[in-house]
Amino acid sequence: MTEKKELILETALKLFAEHGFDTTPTSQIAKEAGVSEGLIFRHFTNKEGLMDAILAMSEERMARHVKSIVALAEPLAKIHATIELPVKLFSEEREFWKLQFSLKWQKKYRGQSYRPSGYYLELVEVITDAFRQLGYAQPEKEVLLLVMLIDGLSNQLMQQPSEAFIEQTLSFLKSKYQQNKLKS
Amino acid sequence: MTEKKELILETALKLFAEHGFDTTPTSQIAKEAGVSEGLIFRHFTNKEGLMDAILAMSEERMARHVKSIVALAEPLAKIHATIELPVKLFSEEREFWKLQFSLKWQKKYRGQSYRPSGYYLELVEVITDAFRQLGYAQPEKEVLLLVMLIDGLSNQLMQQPSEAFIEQTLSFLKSKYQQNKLKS
DNA sequence: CAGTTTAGTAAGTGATTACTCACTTTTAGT
DNA sequence: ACTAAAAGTGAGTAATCACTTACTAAACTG
Repeated sequence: MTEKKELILETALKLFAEHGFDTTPTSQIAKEAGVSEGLIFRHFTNKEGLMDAILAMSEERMARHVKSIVALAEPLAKIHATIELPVKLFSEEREFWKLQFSLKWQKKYRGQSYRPSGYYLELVEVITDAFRQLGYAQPEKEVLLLVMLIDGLSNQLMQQPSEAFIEQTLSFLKSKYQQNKLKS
Repeated sequence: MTEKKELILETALKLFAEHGFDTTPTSQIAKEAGVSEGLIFRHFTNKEGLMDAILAMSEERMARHVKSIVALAEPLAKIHATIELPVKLFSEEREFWKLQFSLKWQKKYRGQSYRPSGYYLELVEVITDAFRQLGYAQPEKEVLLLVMLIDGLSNQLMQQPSEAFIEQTLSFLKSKYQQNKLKS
């Protein structure tokens, strides 16, 4: 990976997240990255190839996060870490994940990177088990609920990323998953 | 509203939801609606004007739904109706709401139709009150949680709209909000 | 029914865009 | 140092797209 190739990737990521894939011309990417437009196509063949390269990075990063959650010993700690996942993702690489989430809705990319890929299925399995260990009556459905929750949380974070809001919301959500509570 | 004007709106809605705003050429809209391309601009001035007309419909429909929730007497019924909201929206006008949700992420339209408009703020207020009446300790935060939940539910519905899935998920979610339960 | 506004069309047009191509420069292996 | 491959450039180019214009047909209105 040469310096300029990486610069193209970073710039494209930033611009795609900001203005969207279709509305960001390759000419602008080249200009802001300070390279010739032709170089983009030398390295990535297509505009779509550029997108794919960005998406590939996403798989890696997400896999890393899931791995660290799976590695936790306590079932409750796993659940709390899952709740914290979107916050971690956004604080790390805001633009990156913004792009990821916006892609879900586009037909072109549905089924490609967002659809249940390996790490997602693994996380679901592990969290199901965690709920089971904690004595929840319907662990599969609890996981689904948790997934919906962190999906919705991601939406909220996008619109209101203030520190105070995040902290309050997280601790409230975590308080919903505690030992010694009613498990229906 | 002439017949052809309505046909343009419907076709544009369908295509925007399916392929996105930027990737749907006005020529295709005209072709599939069976009208000349020029007519689109006669009626809506812009491609954006076409989008705005679609968005205006959204306000109306959503306002109607919120109104029917607000009208309910029992606080628990209000909460359950809110949980059912995304399912109702999708069953009614799937393409329409798909488009709405995808728009949230686009900079251009953020703040226009999706941002806390009247009906949203009213719903939040009413549901906060419902939680208060039911004796929840932190009604404001409960509303936020519920908002995140129905956001996440919308995501799920988009990907898995099977009848069985919807029914199971809904009744599970509703079971989380019941009288005579622990209210932390 | 005359006259005026509104609905509708078909054929452009200029700007933009993704991508190519012929070419030069840099890098790396022997 | 020689050379072949890889990195990089910049000026095209064909296609596409949103929008215009000059025009006709239909619908109101007094």
